Amino acid sequence: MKDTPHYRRLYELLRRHINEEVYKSGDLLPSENELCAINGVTRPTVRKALDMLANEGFIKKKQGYGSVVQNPVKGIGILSFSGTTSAIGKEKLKTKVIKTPIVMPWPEDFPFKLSDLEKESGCINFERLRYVNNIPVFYDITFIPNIGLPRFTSRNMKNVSLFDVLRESYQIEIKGGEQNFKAILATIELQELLCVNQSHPVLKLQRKLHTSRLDFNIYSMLYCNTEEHNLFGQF
Amino acid sequence: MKDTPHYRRLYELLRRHINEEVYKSGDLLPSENELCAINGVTRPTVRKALDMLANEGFIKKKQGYGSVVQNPVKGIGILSFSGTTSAIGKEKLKTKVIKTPIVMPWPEDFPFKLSDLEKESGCINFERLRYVNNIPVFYDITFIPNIGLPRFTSRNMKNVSLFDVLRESYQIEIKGGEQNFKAILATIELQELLCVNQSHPVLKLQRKLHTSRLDFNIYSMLYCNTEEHNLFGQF
DNA sequence: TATTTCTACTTGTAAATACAAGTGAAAATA
DNA sequence: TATTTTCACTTGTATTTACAAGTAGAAATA
Repeated sequence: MKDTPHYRRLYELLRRHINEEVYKSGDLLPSENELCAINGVTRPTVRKALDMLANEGFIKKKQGYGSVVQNPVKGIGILSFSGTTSAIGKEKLKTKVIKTPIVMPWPEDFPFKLSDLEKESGCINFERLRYVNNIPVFYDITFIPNIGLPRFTSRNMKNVSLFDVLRESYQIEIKGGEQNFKAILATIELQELLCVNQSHPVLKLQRKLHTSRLDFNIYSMLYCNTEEHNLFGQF
Repeated sequence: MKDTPHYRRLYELLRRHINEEVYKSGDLLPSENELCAINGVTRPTVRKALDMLANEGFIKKKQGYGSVVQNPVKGIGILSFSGTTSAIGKEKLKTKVIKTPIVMPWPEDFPFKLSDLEKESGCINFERLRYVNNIPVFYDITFIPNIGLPRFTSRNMKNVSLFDVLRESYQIEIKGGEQNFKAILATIELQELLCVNQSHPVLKLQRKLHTSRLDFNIYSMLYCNTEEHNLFGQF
């Protein structure tokens, strides 16, 4: 952690403070010069952190006035840039790890085209079942390339957002993606996992998420019981 | 134009060059120092321009290597069709107008919250059924506010993109939106329209699209038979 | 020949400095 | 009192300098 750059540590700090409502919507952040003094860095460094926050909509800067905290972009859904965890709210969401992260070769019938680097690096695969109010709702199979992720397989993926882990521990950010949707009938495996009967419709979602790293995409197959909860997305 | 900052002019220049394929996907941009020399600015200025491009996905930077141009940026969140086997061209897509555009009050049980202006203006409603290879796959119920759309109800919505019409004839552009997804079993009405039996899963999609006009959102309810064709989106 | 080391390049981080431009409130002025 | 000016503050732009870290290929070495 000691080698993460100053601007990034400040970014994470301020972002956390905004999320925890240390700074509430409409508040002014400390001025750039104050942030310099508080954190012992120079203005270009502070500005880089603030620029990142502004880019992601956490603050709006106003020349001559200051940096205004924005109302939380809540409900940034599954379909856009954040994980299931932030889509629903951490309190109601529980996670059961069906398959812990392991390194393995990519599946033969993988539905997305992989780059050469991704292909030869193999992947890390894990599977999680998400509960909302103790009812299983999402079944989530995730594949990420096994590239520069030290100690990832020993991480506990329970009740954490994959995206938060990647951003905070590995400086990997989601930049975009592609996804396709299908309505299917629950397979036998899905019937057991999601506790539904055989004629139950299930939403199947395949996603490829592009990141800030070249040749590093996150792939996931998501199966969702939309009886009680919709999949929601903003863009 | 003379008072636009250097970094922004460089950003626009490079962005234009990427769009015009002066630099193609996979190409390396000139190095930062070269861009400095070419444009008579310093490295922080160049880096600011490159950071903007990277943030928007036009390039990806790689330390020690260079800035790699990425595939052209895709439409934001707008869903389109893609066949499971082959892509769908415009030729194969046909449209049948089930209900021509009419002015009416908003439905009582409308699933989205409307602004006061939208509510008091009423809406224009029409319904279309989309065919791929002469098979119905997509049933589309659209609501738009009846605000500043002269002669819209006399338009023929067959085989035209609603978005193209709004942009070209009324200067209305899509800026973002929200959508939610559900997998359902086909209702009797849907069974007839989409030619499926009663235990057939259907993808239900409710969308609100924000436009460049204040208080002007496009609402649509889509029902899709995803047996042969997935719903596909990029962001 | 195969391997290792070096080297010249690339982007990444960070500081110190300077001035421009916008904001809001206090102070000076009519 | 009402208006204008000033002033202290904010963020915006830009340069200069320095070194760190990653990459790829050439050169040296085994």
